Amino acid sequence: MLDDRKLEVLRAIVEDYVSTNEPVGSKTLVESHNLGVSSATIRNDMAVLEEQGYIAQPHTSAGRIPTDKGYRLFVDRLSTVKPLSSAERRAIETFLNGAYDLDDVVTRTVRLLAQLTRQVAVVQYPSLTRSSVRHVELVPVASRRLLLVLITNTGRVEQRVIETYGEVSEESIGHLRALLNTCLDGCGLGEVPHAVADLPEKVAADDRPIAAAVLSVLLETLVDRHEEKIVFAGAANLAAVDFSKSLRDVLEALEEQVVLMRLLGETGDSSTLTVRIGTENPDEGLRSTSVVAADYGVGDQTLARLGVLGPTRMDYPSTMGAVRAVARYVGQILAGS
Amino acid sequence: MLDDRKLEVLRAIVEDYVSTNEPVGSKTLVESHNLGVSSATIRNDMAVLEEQGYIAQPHTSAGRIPTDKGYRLFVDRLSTVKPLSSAERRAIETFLNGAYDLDDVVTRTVRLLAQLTRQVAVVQYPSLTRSSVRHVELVPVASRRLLLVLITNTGRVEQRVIETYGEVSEESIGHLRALLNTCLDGCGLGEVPHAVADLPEKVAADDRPIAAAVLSVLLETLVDRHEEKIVFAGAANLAAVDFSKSLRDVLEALEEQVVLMRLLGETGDSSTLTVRIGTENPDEGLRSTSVVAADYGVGDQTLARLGVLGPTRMDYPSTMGAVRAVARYVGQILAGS
DNA sequence: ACTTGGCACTCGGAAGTATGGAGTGCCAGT
DNA sequence: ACTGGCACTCCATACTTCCGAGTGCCAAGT
Repeated sequence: MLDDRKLEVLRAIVEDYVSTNEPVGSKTLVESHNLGVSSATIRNDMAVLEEQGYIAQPHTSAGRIPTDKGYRLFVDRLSTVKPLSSAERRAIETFLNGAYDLDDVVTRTVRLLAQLTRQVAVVQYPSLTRSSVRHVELVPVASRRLLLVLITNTGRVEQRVIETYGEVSEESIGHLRALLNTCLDGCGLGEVPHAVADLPEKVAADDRPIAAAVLSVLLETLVDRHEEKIVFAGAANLAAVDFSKSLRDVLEALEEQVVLMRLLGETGDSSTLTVRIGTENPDEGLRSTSVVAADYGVGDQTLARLGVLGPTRMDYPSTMGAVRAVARYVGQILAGS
Repeated sequence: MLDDRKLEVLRAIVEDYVSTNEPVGSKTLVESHNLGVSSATIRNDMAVLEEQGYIAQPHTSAGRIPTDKGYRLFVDRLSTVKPLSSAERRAIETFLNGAYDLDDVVTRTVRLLAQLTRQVAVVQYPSLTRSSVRHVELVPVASRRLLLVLITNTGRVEQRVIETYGEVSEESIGHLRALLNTCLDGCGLGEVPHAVADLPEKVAADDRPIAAAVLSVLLETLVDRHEEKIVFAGAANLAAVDFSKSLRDVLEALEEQVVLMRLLGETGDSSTLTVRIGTENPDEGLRSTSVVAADYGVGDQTLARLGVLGPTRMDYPSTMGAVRAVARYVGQILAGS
């Protein structure tokens, strides 16, 4: 259906259009990329490509621009991920190595990615449900209040206040704390409900009410925070590309956590690097954008996703390279801390 | 110099221009606001106002628009803060009451403020240096690693990893933890260095090295985090107003922590509500924006600032009302948790 | 069966040219 | 001190013209 030259033409169109942002015509094509044929031949090829929906012309008698379908073909079959330069790799490394807690890692990552790609970067915090308990702490903060602090292996810290409706002795608290930690140490957060099921039986009768209160808050925390945290950076880069009227829509979409979540997509569908182009996006306001996303995690355990959002007209090979590289480094950093 | 009518004219110009976004002429002015005089008179007044720099015309033979100086006069002498409607107050209250930790309070606040004013909201996290220690926790996370967790009275949690370069017994840790807490409980963060000065002397000789490591990390935390955390929301609202070319500059400025800090200004200069208009802003990219900011805190203790950024052409009375109201409610929420 | 040069055609964008109207400044009169 | 009147300015808008990049198609060549 599409012989090699036609594919080559499509690639050339994508590359030219991405770099110039202007519809590309047969003549300029044949001049810049030295295909060994004349512009008339290219025109015929273009007619075919257009008929099949890979390219389109904004107006009669203008050059062609790739359609979403065209970009898709380009990404799937005509391009390879472009590795970062060693300078860039070093920059990533040194920049991320300076981070000293989870918040900091995430903040730095999202900025780094935005700067590297000159687009909008999106990073999801390591999923709570996929991580495990490193430590549980109970801290009395007032006569009838405890603070429950939950520290995960990814460095995430969750805290909740517990009303005890009665005095609780230091001793009881210490006891409960010890119990909780032996029960939960290293336990995956998904297994917590299971792991604490028989805990009430192990505490002294006097402490049952307070234990119950603590447990209910603990479980609640896990449920509530299922809503994952997610951040973005680099909105200024959007202003650079001309988004016609829809810039507003895009910005609005970015500020909705839910949309952002959907944007990165489900984790772990086959390959680590997923690309969603234009109308493939689930979300209304983002029909003119593309998303390149990847899983990140430590070892073989996927923790969350991160990615980049830009105009459909983006440099896919480079962007994919940057996303992949950053995802890997973040995994390493998290593993090391 | 400026009689009452001229002031009235200025007010009318500001109000009209803010609502229509078009230069206002003498005729439309005299029609909409019933000043009891003719348009020719108004023209004379306008000429004076222009001469004094309160208004300007974009082109010869167009209407007038207020200058920064004009807005300044308007804010200082011609307007009063407009209280929120009771519906809005209720909305604030219910929305903020749902928050369950500091992160959540700040996130909700910034969104709320953005939505309320339809502009960009900026909220600074409660200052570390102004808050006090509620609890210090030491958690062993590996054989040679401790996690230091610092919880402040505002609910902020700081965590740092400590390398111990040697085994440390549970007992030593417990001892050190107890010491730290007795030393520091309720201690203002500014006083921490002072409060822990003689702590090394109180620990057993064997534990000196580890105590030193902990202290150095603790002090480091206080210093490093002097760089305060700050967030914004509502960037989409910027796209609505026409910022000509500078939208990009504004977005860029917003993504720089340092700029954001400067933006809100120093805390506690005289009144709680400060307004900075156009060129009064210290920052390059923000010369076409205005900032309305306020302190917030619990009781009489100021914790940090929050505010709103928008075009100089903004509805100052309403914006000021919203900022003031939100600042108060946040204070209340923080006090109650 | 492809490829190529040629040619007529299309149409968007740039540049130039009216034209109308909102707004001004000024002046003489009340 | 205010007002009505008047001449003047100049921005927006709309309308035209015009150029050229780009196309589709065809007939001829390989």
